[in-house]
Amino acid sequence: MEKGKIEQFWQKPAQVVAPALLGRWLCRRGRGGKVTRLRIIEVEAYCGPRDRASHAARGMTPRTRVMFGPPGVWYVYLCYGVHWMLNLVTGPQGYPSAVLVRGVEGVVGPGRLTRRLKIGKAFDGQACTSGAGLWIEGREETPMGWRRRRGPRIGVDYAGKYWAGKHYRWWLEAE
DNA sequence: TAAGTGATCTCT
DNA sequence: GAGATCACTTAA
Repeated sequence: MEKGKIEQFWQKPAQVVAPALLGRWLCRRGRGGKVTRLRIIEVEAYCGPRDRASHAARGMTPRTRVMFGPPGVWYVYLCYGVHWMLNLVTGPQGYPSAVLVRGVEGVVGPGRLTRRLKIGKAFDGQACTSGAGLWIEGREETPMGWRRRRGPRIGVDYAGKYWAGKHYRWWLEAE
């Protein structure tokens, strides 16, 4: 992703950015500068302070601070004391929203994904750039042999019928 | 199906 | 400080 572009796709609302991430490459620079590129195949959108499924629904806290900041930044937090969750903060600027990266090709599950790519707290608040060692490349795409799906988010029943029922999860399914 | 796990948040 | 909660995974 080029730096300095006037308009980055992640400046749009989370529910626009999320499906636009499908098919792009999640890139991680490992030890020795070796880069791993994995295609993003599952995402969820968390949309603003009114979204009761979002951490931002209860206002800004030390943990959720980066969600309230500029887009194009990683929001990483620990879930259930074990699993790191990887999110990309989206726009509009200052509007707390993010996209959870739930799966890439070959690694399904948000906790497995971060474990595989060695992603932890260190990336929280870091920009999504190659310089940071974790970034996104490529274009939105539905590759041959895959089809696009959409449905409700996972694990957010506590958010109430309205928000839990929102179809804010998008994924690619092998045909 | 349920336990593990520990940071985070909401009460005292 | 204590207690509840939690955007999950694994083993059974």
